[in-house]
Amino acid sequence: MTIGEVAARAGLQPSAIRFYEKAGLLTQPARNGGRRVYQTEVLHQLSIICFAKELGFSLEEISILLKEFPENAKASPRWNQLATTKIQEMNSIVTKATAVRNMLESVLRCHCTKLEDCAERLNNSGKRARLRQVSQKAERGPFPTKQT
Amino acid sequence: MTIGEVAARAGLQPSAIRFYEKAGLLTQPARNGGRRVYQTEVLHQLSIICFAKELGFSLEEISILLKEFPENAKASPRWNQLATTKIQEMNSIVTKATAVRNMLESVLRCHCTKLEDCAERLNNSGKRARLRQVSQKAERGPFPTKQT
DNA sequence: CTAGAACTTAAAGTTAAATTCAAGTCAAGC
DNA sequence: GCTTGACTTGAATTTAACTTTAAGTTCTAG
Repeated sequence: MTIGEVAARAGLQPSAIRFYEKAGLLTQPARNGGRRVYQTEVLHQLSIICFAKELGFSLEEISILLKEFPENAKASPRWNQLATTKIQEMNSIVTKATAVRNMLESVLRCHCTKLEDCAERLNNSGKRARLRQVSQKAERGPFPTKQT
Repeated sequence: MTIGEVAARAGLQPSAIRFYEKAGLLTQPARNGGRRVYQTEVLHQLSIICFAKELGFSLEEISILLKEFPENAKASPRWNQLATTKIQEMNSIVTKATAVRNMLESVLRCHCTKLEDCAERLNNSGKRARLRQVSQKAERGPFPTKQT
């Protein structure tokens, strides 16, 4: 497959794929006359990358998770550290996302007049577990909003 | 309170508070000799902003949620639309974050040799709900990772 | 009264994750 | 043989959310 085909199938831009390659998330593919030639396996790798990205993993983190994946969990302290941190973050995300969903649902259903009241209640129960700062375009953010 | 006091109490930089003001998330405070003078209420507003930010809401979205909060839920189509979209995003986040957590936990515990296999299983069960693209510094991403 | 801390603004810089651009190469069809 | 579309590279630009800087003002302590 050419890079254009891979991009189309993965729902990405060719430039993104080159970018991932340069960032070390993808291994260098074979070349034919200078052009990249991909195996179908790359689609699988890209789906993993996209999945992690959607959850707010930075490319650097994905790189660590992919490249240092331990044969034996004890082998890579860096991998273990990141995984442990990420587990905590995932738990935090679940807690907060659930709280926000409940808040929005209750506001859509009832006729509150003070968003602040709801937010405060939530805020007091779910303190301090920061999500990554998403700086995305509408289509790109780390969270599912717009994904700028 | 001065901006410095507010910042210290809210755990933010004064520059962030000025930035939020310019972005329309905070109303213009009173001035004393050109300097901003805040009421304690601003701390409450900032806590709401920070909470939403942690969940991956962009400042623009927060602005909509705050400024168009409906007296009556039917009053603002834009608000309703955003809230509905966000509820879906929150559900998607919960699903994905749970899957990732389970994957990382199982990998930490067992001795898998193929991260890809786990990821594929997960990916197939939780398709397509994009989180916002987080483009933060290590400390600034929209997701909870590093929050620089 | 004055030194210095804390404030003011506007403008420029930072970071991540790409995209876009410029200039050029290659391969397929006519 | 040439045009065209897809590709190549590296460099510059983009966006969000701030921070930093520069140049100047004001409040406070001594």
